[in-house]
Amino acid sequence: MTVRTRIAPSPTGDPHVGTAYVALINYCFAKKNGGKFVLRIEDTDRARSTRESEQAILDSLHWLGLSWDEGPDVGGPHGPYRQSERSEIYREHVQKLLADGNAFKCFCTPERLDDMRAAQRASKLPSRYDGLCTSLSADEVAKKEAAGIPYVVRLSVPAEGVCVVNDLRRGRIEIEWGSVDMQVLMKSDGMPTYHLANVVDDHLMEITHVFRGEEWLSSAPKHLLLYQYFGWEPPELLHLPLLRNPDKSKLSKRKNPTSILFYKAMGYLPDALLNFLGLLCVMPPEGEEIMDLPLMTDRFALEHISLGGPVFDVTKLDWLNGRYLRERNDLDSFMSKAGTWGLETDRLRRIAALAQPRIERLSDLGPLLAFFFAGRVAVTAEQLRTPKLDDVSLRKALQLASWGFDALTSWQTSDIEAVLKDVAARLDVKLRDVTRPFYVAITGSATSVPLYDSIDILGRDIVRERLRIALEVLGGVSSAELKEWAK
RNA sequence: GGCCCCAUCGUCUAGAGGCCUAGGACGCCGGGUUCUCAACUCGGUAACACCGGUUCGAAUCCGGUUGGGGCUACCA
Repeated sequence: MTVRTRIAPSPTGDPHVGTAYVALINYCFAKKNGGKFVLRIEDTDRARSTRESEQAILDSLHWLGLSWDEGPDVGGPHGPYRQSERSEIYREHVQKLLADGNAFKCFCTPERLDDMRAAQRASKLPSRYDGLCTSLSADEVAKKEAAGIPYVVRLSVPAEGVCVVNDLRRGRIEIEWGSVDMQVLMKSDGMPTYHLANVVDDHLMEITHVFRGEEWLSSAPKHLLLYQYFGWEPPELLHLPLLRNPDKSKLSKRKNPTSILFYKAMGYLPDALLNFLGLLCVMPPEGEEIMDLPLMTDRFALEHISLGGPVFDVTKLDWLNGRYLRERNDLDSFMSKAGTWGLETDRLRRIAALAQPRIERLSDLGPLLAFFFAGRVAVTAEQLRTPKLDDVSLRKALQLASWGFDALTSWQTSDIEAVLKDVAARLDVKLRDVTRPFYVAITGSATSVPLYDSIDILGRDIVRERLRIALEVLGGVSSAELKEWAK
């Protein structure tokens, strides 16, 4: 049997470094064993999935040097590789589960479910669907359906006993069936949930080894149960540790840049970033930590995957990137990379157009435009403060703008302007009273070239990071504030 | 709260009962080199979370404690 692994990203946001880390491990294992590596898009969340995000993920993984044997962009014998295009397949499988009595229709309202969970938590019970709709007779179900009451399909779970999950590195893990939820398998919009789609697809795509994030460990029993219901052989499972922030919490963009696009915009080289991720899962040769993909593949061994969640240590990435910059490039290749990074003609042209009206000597260019060629800019709380806003409003403005920028589906000066106008409106102040700190946070100075264009040219990832730094300089945002402002 | 996972220098890690006086890398500190800085080079700093077992012998095995993390959605 040939080894087949997969990476199954969900196109609901920026391409995450964690996705690249999991992809790298799946890639190396497959290639080391002469197998195939598959990329599948898990876009069953219709509200959040976008084609832009999907494209960005594919592009980013390619940028890093990873490639796949089958996927939505390259095709393959087990397609389609986009779950939104496989609805009919899931529907059939749900019908089978229903027919075999391994799943049931549930008409409960979200309100009832909320109340139920609150009560369970209050009495220290595991949160789990209470099975109300399992007692519905066929007649009652038919009647509700005829009345057009929306329903979901849930997984039937044994009331007693334990489920044994065999993890390739962790060994035998026992989980009580009583603590496993009767998971929704098909949503009321007819789309499958991850749990169903992932099992059906892994089987149909003949995936032999599932290496995925540790966050999936507790739902493994549901997946195993589905394999059993369908009469399929489950794949080998291995749950990978999650990448961490320096404070050991799960790597999150609130605390750290997580987007591959950010690292690209900062001027990290793809080989260095991939090498860095490799250091977290492949043991390098004695005394030399520089590894390219073929070497990482060759040295890859399951036994060397550590189970402790590694901190994403940017300092070490910096060192590695520096080595790539100076050791793996001659001057010509270095210049070419620097040019591609920041001096590409169209970008330079836009920047020049902003500067031309504002300078008297060409030598004014350096100080005026330096922030376009920097990663972070140094700012102090004092520089950020503005007479028209108190500290709380100031932080709120930065936070709201950050959220607003993240929510934009297109990145044009007009969109950027709209976000800032909305921020001003929500703070009930004039636009010009709110923009000053943004000049400081983004360009490093209160007097600079136009803000919207600067934000546009710098790009979403650098801007997000500069706003995050500004917020941090101002003392950070409390979780209470986050909750309040999110309304 | 409940369930589950994890635990070696600040960080990434080597280590699968004696080879451990715990090794390497990043960082940090100091020396050398050098027109400055960086790079390079030499040296130093620093860890087996804790408590009990098992064993002639434990970083390695077992149990407990503590700590960290994840999950607990009609998100993945």
